[in-house]
Amino acid sequence: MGQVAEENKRLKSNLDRMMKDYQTLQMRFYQITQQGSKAPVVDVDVTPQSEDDTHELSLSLGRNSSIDSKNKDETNKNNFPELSPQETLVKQNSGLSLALDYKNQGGSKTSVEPTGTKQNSSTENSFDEPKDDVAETWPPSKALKTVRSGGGSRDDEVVQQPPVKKARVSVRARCDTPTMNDGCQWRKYGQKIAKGNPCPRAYYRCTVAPNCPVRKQVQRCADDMSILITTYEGTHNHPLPISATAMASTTSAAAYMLVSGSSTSNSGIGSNSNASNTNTTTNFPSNYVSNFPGLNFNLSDTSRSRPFFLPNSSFLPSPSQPTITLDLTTSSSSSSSASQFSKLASTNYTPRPYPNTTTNLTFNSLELSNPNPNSNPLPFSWPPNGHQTYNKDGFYQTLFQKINPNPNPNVVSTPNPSNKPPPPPLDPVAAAAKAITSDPSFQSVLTAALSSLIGVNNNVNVGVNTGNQSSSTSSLLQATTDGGAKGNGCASSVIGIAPNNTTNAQTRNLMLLSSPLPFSNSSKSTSSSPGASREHHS
DNA sequence: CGCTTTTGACCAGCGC
DNA sequence: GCGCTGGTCAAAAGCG
Repeated sequence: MGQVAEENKRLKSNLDRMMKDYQTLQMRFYQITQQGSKAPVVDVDVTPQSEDDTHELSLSLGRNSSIDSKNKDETNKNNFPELSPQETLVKQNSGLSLALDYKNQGGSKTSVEPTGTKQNSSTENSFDEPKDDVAETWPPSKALKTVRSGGGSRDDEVVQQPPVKKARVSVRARCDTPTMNDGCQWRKYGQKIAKGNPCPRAYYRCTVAPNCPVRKQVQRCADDMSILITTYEGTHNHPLPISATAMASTTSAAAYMLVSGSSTSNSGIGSNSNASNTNTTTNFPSNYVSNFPGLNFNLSDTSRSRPFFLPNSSFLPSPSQPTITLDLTTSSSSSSSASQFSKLASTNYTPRPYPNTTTNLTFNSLELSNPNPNSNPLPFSWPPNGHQTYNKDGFYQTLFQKINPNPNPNVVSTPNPSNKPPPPPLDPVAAAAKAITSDPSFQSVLTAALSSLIGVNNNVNVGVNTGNQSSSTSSLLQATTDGGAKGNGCASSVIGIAPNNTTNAQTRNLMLLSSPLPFSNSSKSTSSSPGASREHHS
């Protein structure tokens, strides 16, 4: 605990320092734009200076050459003081770009709450644990029921706000046992026959802590009885057993990824400030570390404009509850894959065949076998050829090709006579993919997954440098492309861990790169980690 | 004896 | 207003 306290102090001081740096740069940038002068390209890399500095701040300031400067007069109209550490601002009109991505690994993500929301939060969360923001209103019906039937002093605490959406994380996995062993302690409190499924649905609540609000539902898939569907709701308000962190972290990260898109609510996992109190390893506001052998994210958020939905499932979520599904059934041919939450290796982007209605991003993981836990668990070293650096446009174009395998040829395939890099794709799908991959919550998912992969005691830096990549000395994570954009149409985001000899002793940077399929060839050929026998099951 | 599971009843939300 | 459905409660039963 003393060490943790010390670590906290150090992190806070680092945070303060970086915030000052950011403000300084912000002021400088503002002055530059006020002067209307042509700003030089500045690439600022606020890399953690100490080995155990777990903050990550990627700040880039430079001129976007592809942007027409004809609208530079509008530059001064922008209100730069509105920038926040969580924002990534692209000053496209002026041709200047200021991008900031800050992650505090030990703390919560500072979120901007709308005026008036905060003051109601205490009331909203006051049913079960009035002094604990971790307590959620879930289940809403229970909260309302308590007020209604209690007749006690809590009648004064009637919620005036409508019930908020609760992020759910549904895990589909082949499992022979009645429930998945996720490491947590659960007590069954109900069972129902749900419509459309002959298999009963069981209701469990977490019993690790008396007032833990986390529930889970377990039900077998009607289409495939071997598939067990486990749906988690809520955030643990207590430290989790080590054995439970893998599942819990990933579900939390996924839920955070889901709810983080909604900035208008102060509830939910993603914006629950105190949920980070038990977060010991990752930078998203929950108490988890993550890993999955195979990982499909199906965002099913029918209440929002983003038309994600869950196909081929008899376990459709409630329309009022955003749900993200982690599908473990596709990448692992063996049963009891649910017990193998220790092997996540890489993530592919594959398109879902819903061209007209849905943007479904499915992250299919490859499953690795790592018999030697002391070795680098990944099948390749970093960088693959030692020289490749991140090409943002190439990366996103590759991703775009993967998402949309049959794009308008005029958009992607037309040769560029000027020999200039092709412009970033303007397709909404690609834009969405770009937004997701550059979103801190997405990176949180990766962070969660990889934290457990390389061990919770290792620092994990996951990020994408979005600025000028001319400098190859950055020790931050560098997303890269190794040629996947050259026409094979198979974009894949591969997570790699830099070999220990390429970085400092305690921090191994995690790499996100674009790579052509299949992985097996390039991966094994580039592996430099001895003793690691790995397999791919795609 | 303490904890968990079972199971019918109850309630809220939603659609018609 | 009514019926359907999902979710929860709580007493009884089961279990070690």
